[in-house]
Amino acid sequence: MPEGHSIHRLARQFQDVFAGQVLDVSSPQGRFTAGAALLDGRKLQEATAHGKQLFLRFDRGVILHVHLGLYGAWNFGGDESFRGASSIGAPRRIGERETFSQDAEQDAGSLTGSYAGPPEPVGAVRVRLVSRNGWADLRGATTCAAITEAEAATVLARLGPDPLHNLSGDRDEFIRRIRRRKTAVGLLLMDQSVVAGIGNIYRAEVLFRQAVDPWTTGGALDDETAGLLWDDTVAAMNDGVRDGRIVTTPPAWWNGGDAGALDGEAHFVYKRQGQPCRRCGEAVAMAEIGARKLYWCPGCQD
DNA sequence: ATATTATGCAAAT
DNA sequence: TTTGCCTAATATT
Repeated sequence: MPEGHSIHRLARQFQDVFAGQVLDVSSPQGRFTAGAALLDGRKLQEATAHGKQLFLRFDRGVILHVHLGLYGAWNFGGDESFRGASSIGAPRRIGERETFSQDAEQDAGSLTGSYAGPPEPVGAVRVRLVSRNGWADLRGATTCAAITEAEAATVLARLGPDPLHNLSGDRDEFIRRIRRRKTAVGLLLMDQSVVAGIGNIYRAEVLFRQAVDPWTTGGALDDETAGLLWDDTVAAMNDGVRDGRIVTTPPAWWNGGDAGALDGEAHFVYKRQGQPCRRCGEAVAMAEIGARKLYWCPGCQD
């Protein structure tokens, strides 16, 4: 159940541990057998992310396109070199499942510099990637397909700018796409064609941090406010990539000021309906909008 | 121990 | 507009 920061971390990990290597690709579950056969035995050239979409580019122009959806997850395991790469092996974070499974940690802990091979697949493993140094299992993804470069371009074409790329022109493009619409900004931030990578937590938290009423229409925002929304999203999501979890409150709001100890203090409004706003004390509100729960403080965001 | 929920999206209806 | 995904954390019995 990742937002964009998790997918960018995953792309980094795939780049670190698999890029440049020939991979064995299989579908133990059996639902991706044909796609796996297309990818099997090819070299992974590059791993990239845009928003919540992950692209693994193999040689001869075949791309593994994955979207985890609500509860998809990758699990990894392997030898020392594999384990030490990027954020793999980092402490398991709430809300991220891109780290080692418990079994894999036990396996890896018993290794002495060598890699004994992947474990028997447990559960519905849609795709398994195996290199000389380690393995990755995908479960529960909403999208998992072997596609061409042209098809990948089509996927990218329907996405808005990604705050984690923040390319030149992205900020202006975001402002344009927001202000063009008469929809509530609380909905627009979740619209991947407006901005790619924001999910329900960043949506609620960034709107709170910028004191923007989620029910304001995009067209009613001025350039400055829309620009500040983009800037704060860039900052918040980059923190998420660094930390491997979404923490939108500053240390001053944590009991003891220790990130490792924070529990229920990581967010201003997300999942805090009925509780007093950390800033003004008014009860945090919640409404279902577009089949998702929107959280905001009626006192601070008006 | 069992039930509910959810950091989404696409396909089916 | 509804369903599938078929996980894993959290809530409830």
